[in-house]
Amino acid sequence: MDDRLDAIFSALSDPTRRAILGRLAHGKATVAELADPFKLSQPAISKHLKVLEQAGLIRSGREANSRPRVLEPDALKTIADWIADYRRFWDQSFDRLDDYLSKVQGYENDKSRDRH
Amino acid sequence: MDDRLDAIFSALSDPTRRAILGRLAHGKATVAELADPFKLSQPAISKHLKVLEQAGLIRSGREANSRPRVLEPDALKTIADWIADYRRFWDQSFDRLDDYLSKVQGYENDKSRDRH
DNA sequence: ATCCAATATAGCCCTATGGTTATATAGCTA
DNA sequence: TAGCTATATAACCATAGGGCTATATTGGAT
Repeated sequence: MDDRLDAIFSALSDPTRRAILGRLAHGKATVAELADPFKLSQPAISKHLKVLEQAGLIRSGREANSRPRVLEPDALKTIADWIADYRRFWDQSFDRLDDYLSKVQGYENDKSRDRH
Repeated sequence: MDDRLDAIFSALSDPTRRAILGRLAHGKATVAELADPFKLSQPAISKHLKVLEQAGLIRSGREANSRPRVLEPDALKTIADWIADYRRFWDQSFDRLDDYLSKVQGYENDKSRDRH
């Protein structure tokens, strides 16, 4: 699991790759469409896409001639969960909100819900 | 701001550094204490600490002979905020929860609260 | 003043990363 | 089948990253 976190954080550490994810948040896109905003060569973009795919952040489809990419949210959820363990360090209202929700219909009384 | 995200994600992409943060989540610690669990040399740990500090994830204190480190939560909040923009992709209950909270005393009717 | 303990810095090595150009592959289209 | 389009792969280069050992620095203790 450490390896998975390594790969995800590492993939996200590049601004080009984050921009690509940003584009994919609006829907699937071809390699050409993803490459368009950048001054990089097409192979450079393909490399970035490979990094994102190996980190599990995106997935490749196949559609006629092209291989459209889509977002794969699980990887982002993985690191969101990791970060959630630290949430109490910055969010004063975290515990209060957590207590509140634990009393509300439809939410379990489980203080660790959002922490692990 | 891109540079800041680069540095934070990059710092988090190393398992040793994440383990160091995990240790610091229990309270401040000296370099020697932080180095203890690892088979790495002391300079290697100092390098990791420098990376974490330059990313804004930790801060150095000064106490007699030693320079204890403490967690600096803002950097983690920065990327948590970044990830929050993607939360809707994996959390079905996100919108429902958001709607719910918007009706509750003490929470504004602001759907973008947790998204930006 | 000296010495020891804690930590930082320098210099070196090897591998990983991000970019490039050139070329290969796969699927339409004529 | 020939050629065009979309994308992937190969080979190469330069820089960054993470490890090491050796050494410098800083502060407390004797």
